[in-house]
Amino acid sequence: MANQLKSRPQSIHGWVAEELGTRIVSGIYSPGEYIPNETTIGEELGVSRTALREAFKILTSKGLLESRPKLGTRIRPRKHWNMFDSEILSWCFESKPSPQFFISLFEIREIFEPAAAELAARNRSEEQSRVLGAAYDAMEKAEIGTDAVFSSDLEFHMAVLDATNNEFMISLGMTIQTALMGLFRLSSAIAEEYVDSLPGHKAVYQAIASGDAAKAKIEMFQLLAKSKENLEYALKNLAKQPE
Amino acid sequence: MANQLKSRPQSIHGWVAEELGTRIVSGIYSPGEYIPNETTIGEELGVSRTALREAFKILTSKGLLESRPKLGTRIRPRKHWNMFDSEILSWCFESKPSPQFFISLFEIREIFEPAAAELAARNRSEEQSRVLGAAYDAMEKAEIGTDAVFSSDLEFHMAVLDATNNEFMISLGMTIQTALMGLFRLSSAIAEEYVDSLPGHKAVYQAIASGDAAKAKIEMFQLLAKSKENLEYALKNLAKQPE
DNA sequence: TATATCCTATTGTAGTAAGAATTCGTTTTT
DNA sequence: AAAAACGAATTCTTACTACAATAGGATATA
Repeated sequence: MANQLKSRPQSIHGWVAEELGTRIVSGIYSPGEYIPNETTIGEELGVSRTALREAFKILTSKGLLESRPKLGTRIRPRKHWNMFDSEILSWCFESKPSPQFFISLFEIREIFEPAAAELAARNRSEEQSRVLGAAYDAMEKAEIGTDAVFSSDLEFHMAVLDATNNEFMISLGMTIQTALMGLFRLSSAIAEEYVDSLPGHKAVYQAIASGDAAKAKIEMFQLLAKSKENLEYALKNLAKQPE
Repeated sequence: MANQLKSRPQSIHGWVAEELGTRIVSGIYSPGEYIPNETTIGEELGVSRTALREAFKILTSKGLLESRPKLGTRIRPRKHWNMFDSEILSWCFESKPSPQFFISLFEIREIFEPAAAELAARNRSEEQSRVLGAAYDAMEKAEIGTDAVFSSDLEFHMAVLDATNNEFMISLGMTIQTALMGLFRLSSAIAEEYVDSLPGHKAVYQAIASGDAAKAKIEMFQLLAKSKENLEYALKNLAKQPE
């Protein structure tokens, strides 16, 4: 009965999946290792085997687990983990990720997001251009200190992805969303940084609206570069003064 | 009892997940629509509620479904679908994807595969460089007409991703694998194309081995460009002579 | 219009039978 | 006598049925 300790109520199997998922990505269980059999771990967590099995299916479908009759259930090698899955990503943020994790994350963002801006500049519809403009306006109007700061920033990035009209990019939106939420909680949004980022966002919007793909790419890249600086600064402080 | 018709034996819930997953991505059920309740659809498919629920959990965790008490279970909007999930991707290939799907797929490949080659050139270890070389040698040695042609090609691309030492890139490996398998089955590997692609692969390998990031990126991009031409040709033939 | 009750579909639990793969013991062959 | 091959037992997952609980919406009543 180690339950009720963590997070929201949600469903039992949801809770179990989160609990085990976090254990796996945080390395408490490591790849190749077999976890206790269904009845044992079911008792440990204080849930029925049915709930446990449903949690197993969730984790299996994300590539974290594999279970075979007689052998039991074990953690799959990391390369099978779907790191673009929102939930896995959020579990990663939960478990004090390594610096390497953040480096990898920004390497990826620097690849995808400028490319997305470039695509958006080429493929956007008039309507999508308008939505992006509205998202930028919301950013300008957002009062410092409110949630609107964060949510409008998020809206903007999502609008860019949506404007690519590429279903893979759009699907990345959810991933980016949890990534940004995780990052946001670390550097907890200094007001100054936010105001500084407005011109960059505007430049991205204008480039996309005017169909200037090359400029859109560059501007988005520079936006990320600043964001990376901020993160590095926040991580340094975090290292000095842990918890 | 509409079962036993499709694919391999695997598990019941695995079969159900595949069946429903295919229905969803192929548009038989569309986003926002509620699917029949658990008992009804369970009877339709001839499986127990337990198996069905486990299948639901799989699909829910991939972002395809959402179910709430009293309301029932419905298809989530496309933007929630995790298009980088291997299984979803393979279901897409199963269900006669639109030309737009292939366009999007290649847009994405052209973004991140050259970027991966670039990263690999910078981050690869000596060992990874050696593995990549071995993968290329295997491609050269593969006898036309055998499975080795395809699997060694795959190995090569996976080795590139692995050499990036970026956990997100590595996780994309599984995605690429199913994408390539899907593409391969369409254009079914003309021997000539394969031989033509060898110099390109060699150039990518050498650029990565020598740490020339810019060249690695360009060479990989050109490799993709050829692959795209081949696909377009194959699709044109497929359109003329369907099935 | 607001509140309360009822209804229905999903959620969670329990018990059990069956299937599958590994391991170990036995038998057979060299 | 030693090694290999076959087979049975063990143990874990898989799958099903049946039942209790919960939660949200809809309807009816005040």
